[in-house]
Amino acid sequence: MFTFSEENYLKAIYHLERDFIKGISTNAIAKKLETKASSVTDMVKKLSEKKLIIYKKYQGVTLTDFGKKTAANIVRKHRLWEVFLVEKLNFSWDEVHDVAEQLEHIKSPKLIQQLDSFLGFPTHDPHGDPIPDKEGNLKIIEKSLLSTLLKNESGICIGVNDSSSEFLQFLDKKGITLGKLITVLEKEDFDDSLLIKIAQQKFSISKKIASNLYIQKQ
Amino acid sequence: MFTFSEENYLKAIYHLERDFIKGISTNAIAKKLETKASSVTDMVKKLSEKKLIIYKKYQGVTLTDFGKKTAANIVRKHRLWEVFLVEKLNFSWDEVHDVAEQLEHIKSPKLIQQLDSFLGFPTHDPHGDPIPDKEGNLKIIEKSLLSTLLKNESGICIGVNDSSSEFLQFLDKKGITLGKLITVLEKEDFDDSLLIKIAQQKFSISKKIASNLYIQKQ
DNA sequence: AATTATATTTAGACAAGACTAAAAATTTAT
DNA sequence: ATAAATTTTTAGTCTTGTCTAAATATAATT
Repeated sequence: MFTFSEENYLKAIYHLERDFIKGISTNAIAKKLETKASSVTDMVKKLSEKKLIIYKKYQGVTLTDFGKKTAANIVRKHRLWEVFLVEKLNFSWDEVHDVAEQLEHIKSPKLIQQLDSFLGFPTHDPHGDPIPDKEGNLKIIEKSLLSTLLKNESGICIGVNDSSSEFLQFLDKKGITLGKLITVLEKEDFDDSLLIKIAQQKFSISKKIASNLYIQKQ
Repeated sequence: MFTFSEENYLKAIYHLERDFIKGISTNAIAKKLETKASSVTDMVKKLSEKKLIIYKKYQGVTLTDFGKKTAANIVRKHRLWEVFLVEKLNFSWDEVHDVAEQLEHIKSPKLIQQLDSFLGFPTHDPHGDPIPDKEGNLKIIEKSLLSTLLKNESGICIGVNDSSSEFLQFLDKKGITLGKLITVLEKEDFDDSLLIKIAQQKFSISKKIASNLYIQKQ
């Protein structure tokens, strides 16, 4: 098994690969983990020896299949714990990240298997991000930014782009939570704000908000 | 906050103090943690600097009030997690220890508070050991070894002395679990075995078994 | 293409935690 | 009370993961 530190590096590389495809630079990893590039170089050599990544000097890194599966498993644990915290322990969705960051490193296959079952085999975490299955595969659902919907279109809120505390708390205040049906009643050309309806309530939201909310079109 | 290692030492000292009162030797700690006495000396100096224990060279250690409270808090977390694993995730009571050993180090006061509430504020873990409250106090219940009961006395099974896997699995097989009412029907002078009744079932158990089961007399 | 700027790696140092082997203190036994 | 046995500590080494500063490679600019 791997150390906490190794797991954190793996996870960072995994997330970066979802954004940039291949050849993740040591600098990018350093920035993500708030550490120094020299520390990354050290660790990257170790992960490479363990066959988790491909690393050639000055050319960045790429996860191997083994590395990808290992990283996905950590993300799986992270997101299952987030579901647990929100659904069972009444955490709000902006409080879960730091705790899940710790819980994801607990080693016990049975624990995760039972937790998964206890939670009813969820496919998405409280932020709408997909939970990898045991093989590391993600169930991708067709998602659109709320800002791309046209007048009179509607969809179900399935996730956020920006998951900062402030944003999540704002959504909570407005009663916008995962699973809620949102209908666009008006689009204001002037400032791109939207008038939306959610659970019989009508109010308007800014372009910025609408560009950070993922919707599954109905 | 403290490192995993520091917490493990604290917990070991805490448990040793329940058995021996004061002046825990470095050797005793080393044996408990399966490490070397020299490593213990190093760590003990550190814990002493942090005011968690009193340490005088060659004279063993004693927990300070602060150390005691800190250690009790780790034990509290360990036992709450054990309850969670058994009650919610269907672990059997011989499988929980290693996982709880990891979970006890998760840092989040809210997590423990909510977990406690989610579990219905349990006072004892699945082995019958008391769960310290937030202040580190234990609720002590009057417990007797099953082997000390007289003929026709009965009591509720509240814990075990030996918590080895083999023993716990044996108990499971016989249907002896926490909360069950046990009545002593016969005591055999020859080998000190007992004929007991539990949930309408009658069978005999050896002296060894009876000396490892705690009972709350009715 | 040469020079400057940026990114990456190397070399050497440090802290935490553990270990071995040797020294010192304490305890036990004669 | 002294010698022998045991316990505890010290000194020095190792590994993991991090860092700074210096060196080297790559990329960008003119």
